[in-house]
Formats: sequence, structure tokens, C-alpha cells
Amino acid sequence: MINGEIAKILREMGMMYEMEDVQFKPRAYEKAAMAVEELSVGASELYKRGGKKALDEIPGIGPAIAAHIEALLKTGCFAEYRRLKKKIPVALDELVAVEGLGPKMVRVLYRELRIRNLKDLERAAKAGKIRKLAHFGVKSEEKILRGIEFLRKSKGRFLLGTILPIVRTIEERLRKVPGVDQVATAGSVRRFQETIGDIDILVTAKKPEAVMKVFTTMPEVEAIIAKGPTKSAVRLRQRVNADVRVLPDESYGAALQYFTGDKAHNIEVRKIAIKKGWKLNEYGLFKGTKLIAGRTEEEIYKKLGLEWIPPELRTASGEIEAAAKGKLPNFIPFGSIRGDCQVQTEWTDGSASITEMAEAARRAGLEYIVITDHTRSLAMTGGLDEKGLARQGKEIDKLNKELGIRNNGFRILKGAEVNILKDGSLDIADDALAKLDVVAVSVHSHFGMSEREMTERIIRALKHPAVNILFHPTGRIIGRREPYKVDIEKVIRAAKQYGVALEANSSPERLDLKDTHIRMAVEAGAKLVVDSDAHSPSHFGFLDFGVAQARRGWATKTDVLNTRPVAEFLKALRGLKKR
DNA sequence: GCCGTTTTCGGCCCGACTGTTTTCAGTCG
Repeated sequence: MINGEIAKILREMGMMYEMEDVQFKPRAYEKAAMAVEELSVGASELYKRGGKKALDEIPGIGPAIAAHIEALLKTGCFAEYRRLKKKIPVALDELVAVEGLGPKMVRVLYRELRIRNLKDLERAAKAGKIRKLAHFGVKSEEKILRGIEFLRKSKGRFLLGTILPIVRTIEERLRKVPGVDQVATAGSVRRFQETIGDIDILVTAKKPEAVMKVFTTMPEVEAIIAKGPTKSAVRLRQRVNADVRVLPDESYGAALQYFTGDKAHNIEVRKIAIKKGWKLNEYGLFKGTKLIAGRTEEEIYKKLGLEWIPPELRTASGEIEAAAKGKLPNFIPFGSIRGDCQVQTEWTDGSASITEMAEAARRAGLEYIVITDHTRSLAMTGGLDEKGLARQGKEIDKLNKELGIRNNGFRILKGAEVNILKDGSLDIADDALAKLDVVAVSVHSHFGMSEREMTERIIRALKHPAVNILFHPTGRIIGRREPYKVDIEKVIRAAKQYGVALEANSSPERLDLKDTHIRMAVEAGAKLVVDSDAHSPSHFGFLDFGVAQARRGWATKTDVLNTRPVAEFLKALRGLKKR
């Protein structure tokens, strides 16, 4: 059993205790689930090495949950889970995925209407049965139906952020198979799409049988869909399908090109081949029956008169024309972010201390971070007020003195993620904002405003002379929450006018601004920052997702302020205000 | 059920918002 599955069961335990009105256990299980999810090693590995004691030592996991995990690893279940599940036998994860539905409401729906899953829920809602329940009404019934519809739209797609670690593990495993030469994942994963449908892995190897055997017997495999000499397909426990294809060396580049897509891009590229009287398929570029390119992608694009096009750009939105003219811009390189502009700590809803986050950032190759804990009115995170910010500022000064020497000048900057209130004002007083290095603002409430109201609200905040960055400008959460209604073009123009940088948030479930908005911002001459929205030390790894998004938005290094060293970054940020 | 430079027992992050209600439970993150 893998960490994700253990975490899922622990999370479910928490929800079931919540339905039972048990105190404190829900939070304890929730925390334990998070702890397991964030482990950098497999829990089963940990258990194998150090037994139950090793599990107990994980912060957030004590003797009771360690015993549950032990049982999970040994038998796949444990008694308390079985007992609770029997009481309320519903597909909890499925039902609470509906926006606005939580464990308590699920309990009522089961007790009163015997609703066990999404199908039951939809049927009952459509029949008007839900509005008759106590504490439910027409509005909640409508909201449930809207929630189901939204879920259905995003169904079958997975966040790249959740899939990529699995992909890397599988790639590593295949690389170790004797006789294997090259391993790469194509498709939407290689294109760094926000969400992906399945995993396409390409392998060159002398003995395909060995690859297929390893691939179809991996621990992640739930079912084998197909197994042949050159192609196999499996369903993974994460409910995502994965294909592997074994190819001859001379076709590797052609297959990579063919399976990386997207469809529109491939059609355009193949049209160019046809115009030249050639044929392009997954085995190569052919003149008649003669293979003229196929070993690498570069030689295929070159033969077709194109610059090599980075995978994340292959969306048929101008990249082919630019590549034909040799005029692809110098996209912001991966790994070029020097400082992270959005970092939450345990002062609010982050999981680690300022020091831990700084050290993790330094290990990730960064030179500075901006601490941007939430402010006052975001009470659920324990948002900081002016006094809290002042105390945190002192702490940061102290840490900079200590760490500066030890860490070769690594800098921690003072910042905040200040709430934009309903009327566009900020929830922190001006004199406190003046003491910060970086003031970022964002919307966390009143998502239901009209487009005009929301746009005016945000622009009023941008006009505030202390504001440097607008965080997650559209508020979307991929697959879970639609963006709020806002005229993003107007916001971009206002950001440029008032000297505010726009965030390209790298968190795999936000990616906000999204690629098309980034391109609008770049074209409008507004400046950007790419940051991770880190809430725990491992989150600095998200930066690649944001950089990929920025590349797809045609951003170059100069468009992104935090590609600069700390002094230049601060100077550039201030410079925006003076223009 | 977890945790400990206030505690091995007694605390557990605090409040806004929504939709349902005539005073509040549930969700959000």
C-alpha cells in the first residue's frame, strides 16, 4: 500500500469521526493524513526499516495511528475503519468532493434519503427530495447539482502535480531494467499541462519483454489493460491509465514528437511535411519509404525548417509560425527563479517554521524568499494583525543575522498576503505595510460578486501605493473552484499602470494566472513573479510548474522580476511604482 | 488522537460566510 492510499484512508477516518460528532479526532486524523502524504519515503519502506516505532516518530502520528498504519500495511484494513465504514457505508471521498458538501451533510443525506454515492445524490436532487430536508432548501439543492456538473466536467483529468511524482518513480524503475537505453514520458505530462488524462511512456530497449514484465508488475498497478511485445497499458491505483511503448532507436525522436502533441500542433507540423511531399508519423519522417529523420526531435523539426519547439509550447498558438521564422522568443528557462515571493509559515496556515522554509528554499537553489503569511481577516488561518507582523518582522531580522552568515547571504524578506476586503480596501494599516519589503494582496472572500464589482474591488487595491504584487489574480482552484468573475484585461492594465506585479502561482492546483492570461500580461507589458505559494518545505518543487506556465505564456526572463538577485528584485519592484 | 521552553493531563487555530433559520450548524482552507 502506497502513501497516497494510506493518507486517503486516514482522511476518511477523520471525516467519519466528524460524522460521529467525535471531538478532536477528526483534526488528528486529518493531520496524520497530511503527514503521510508529505513523507519523502514510502511508509511501507519506513515500517520495514524501523517498525511501528518509526511510524510513531513521524510528527502528527502517535501510537494509535501508527498501529492503524501497521495493520493497513499488513492486512490492507483495520478494525476501527471497518466499524465506522459499516455504520455509514457511503462513498465519502466522492460526495465531499461536491463543493459545499461536508461530512455532516453527507450523514443527513444518508440517514434521510439513503444517498450513498454521486449517482444517488444527483437522482435525489433532480427529484427535488433534498430541498425538503431540514436545514436544506432549494438553493442548496441547486448548488449540489451545480457541484456535480462541475465535477463531471473535470472528471477523468488529474492534476499534473499529483501525477508527476508517480511518473518520475515509474521512469526511474524502467531505467534500471537491463537493456533499457532511453526513457521519456510524452503526452500532456511532457507538455506540462495543468491536468492530464493519461501517462504515455516511451522506452528504447534491446529486450522489450523485460520492460513489459517490470511495467505490468509494478506495485502501483491495479489492473493490466493490455500487454503486448511493444505496447502495454495498465490502470494505476491512482485511477490513472499508463501506457508504455518500446521503440527502436531510430524512431525514438519521431515517437516523442508524435506522442507529445497536442493534436492541433501535430496536425500543423504534419501539414508542413505533406507540403514538402513527405510523410511524418510515429516512426519517422519519410520521403517515399526512405527514413530521412526520426532519431531525435531536433532533426525532425530541422528537416521541416523549424526551430525545435519546447514541449510545453506545442499548442498550435503561434509557436509554429515563430519557429519557421527562427523567432521563438527566449523563454524564461527552467531553474531561473532566484527568489520565492509567496511563502506561508506556521505563523498562519503553513506547516513549517520560517527557518525550516528558508533552509528548504536554499536547498532548492533559491537565494531569497518573501514570507507572506495571511493577514487578520482571514481568521481561519489565524491571520496576522499589525502587531503580529511587527513581531514576525523582528524574528526575520534576527534570522537574517544568524542565517546570513551561515547560508552565504541567503535573505528572508518581510512580506504579507494582505486581504483585499469587500470594498477593495486592505485589512492592514498603512504604517504597518510601510515596514514590509514586499506587500502582496489577494482576494479570499465574497467570491460571488458581479464582474464589475470584483474588477473595481481589485483595481482599488492595486491603486494602493504600498502594494507590490497581486496574488492568484483569478482565484481558481483547478477541478474544484471556478475563478471568480473578473475582467482580467482591466486588472492587467491597472497592474501595469499602478506598478503592481502579477503572480503566476505555481501551485499545481492553482496555476493562477493561467497561460493565456500570462501572455496577455506579457503583451501588455505588465511584470510578473513566478512563485510556489509554498505551505510546506517540499512545495518549492512546484516552481517548475509555474515556469512551464510562464513559458507557455511566452514570458521571458525580463518579464519575471524574481529571476533577479535580491537587490535587483527589490529595486525593480520599487521601480514599477515610479514609472 | 496528538502533543509538551506554560502541561505526561488538558488543551486542541479563530472567524466569516452561506443558507437555513427565527438563533445556528456546516463549510471553507
